[in-house]
Amino acid sequence: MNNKKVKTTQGRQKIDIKKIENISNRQVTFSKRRAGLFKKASELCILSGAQVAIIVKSPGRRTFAFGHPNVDSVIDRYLAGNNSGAAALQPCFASSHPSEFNEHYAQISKELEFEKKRSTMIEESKLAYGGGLWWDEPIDGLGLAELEQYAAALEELKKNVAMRADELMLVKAASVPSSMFAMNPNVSSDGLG
Amino acid sequence: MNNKKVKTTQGRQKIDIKKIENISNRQVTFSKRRAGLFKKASELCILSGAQVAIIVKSPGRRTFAFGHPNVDSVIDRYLAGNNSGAAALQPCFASSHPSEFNEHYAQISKELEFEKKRSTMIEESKLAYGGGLWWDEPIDGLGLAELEQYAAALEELKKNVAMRADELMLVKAASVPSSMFAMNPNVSSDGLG
DNA sequence: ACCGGCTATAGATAGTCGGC
DNA sequence: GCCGACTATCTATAGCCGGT
Repeated sequence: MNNKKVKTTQGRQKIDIKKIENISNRQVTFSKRRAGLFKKASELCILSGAQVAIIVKSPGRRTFAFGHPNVDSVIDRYLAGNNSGAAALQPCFASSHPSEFNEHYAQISKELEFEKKRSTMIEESKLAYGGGLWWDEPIDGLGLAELEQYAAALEELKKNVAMRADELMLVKAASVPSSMFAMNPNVSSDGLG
Repeated sequence: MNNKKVKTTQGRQKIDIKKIENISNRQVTFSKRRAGLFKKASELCILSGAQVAIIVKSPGRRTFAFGHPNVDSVIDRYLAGNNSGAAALQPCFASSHPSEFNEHYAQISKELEFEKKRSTMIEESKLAYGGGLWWDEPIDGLGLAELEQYAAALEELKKNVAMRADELMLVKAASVPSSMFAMNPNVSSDGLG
């Protein structure tokens, strides 16, 4: 059986990590990857016993959220500063019935899929609100993420010299406000297209 | 070639999605998967132009956060349910030369990636919940100096972006604390190494 | 001990096709 | 036309090893 191996499809192909210009394509990719992201998140929760909260805003106007115990609780903790209830943060299914969760997750996923259209995964919470959000605009100036990626690269370099930096950070550990330094959404019309 | 292809490793093996009992193993998996999750998130952001905020709590007591434009802004949106701060979210540095920078950055990023293979991950901010509210404290530009050192290091690698990197770090420094308390045991030679 | 790197495999997904 | 299913690949990562 080495002949008629007619490749009906090209299979997965490598793509550059940059904004997908094709609208439909972008929408599809968004859906698929959001699902994948949530799945990964759930696995992370279960495997490591960690807690995760994710908020995703589609290029449209819908917002999806995922949270291990609960989106709000994790976020709340984040904003509040914790310490209030480490105990309360006790995982639910992760420690009790992991497999159950897994199964449940799979099922939900299936059902949602069946229902499709606008459901998310586990703790999906859609907060659709209108309003000219910046990200609703033709975001071409993106790059923030890339910058962040670069920042991460910096972290590696940091190791070479950052010893003292760490110490310093330790000192200033209790600093940093929650200043919202947003990036520019649509600085230019053409971006790198 | 069908001879001794001595498998030096077993390669990736399938594991059940349930809590990993082995502590070390769990820790490692947590780190790896968290990184992967953040990476996926960043890709999702870039590809679909979506916005993502993620908060991860390790089984320990550390909290990591990732956010496309900014963790807080996304969360804030989530909680507020409206775009009251849209104006405030306006641009900062990128407005100067967005596309140009973007393009250039992309290239550099590529190179860097090729160089370093794959540094760390996106923007992982370690929010050490030492017990106090780090955000409550006033910010000081201290860490900045150290960050500039990273910039210098970067310059050696890619002086082309160093300037931007500096700006980025500025933003990053203001956005996230990066405080690593119990994170790095060997911060100094006389630490607790 | 922790981190980064390597290898081989499990898992995610880009592109395509069929059904609604 | 949109969505789910399928296929062929690409990517993430489990298990290990060596360096710091």
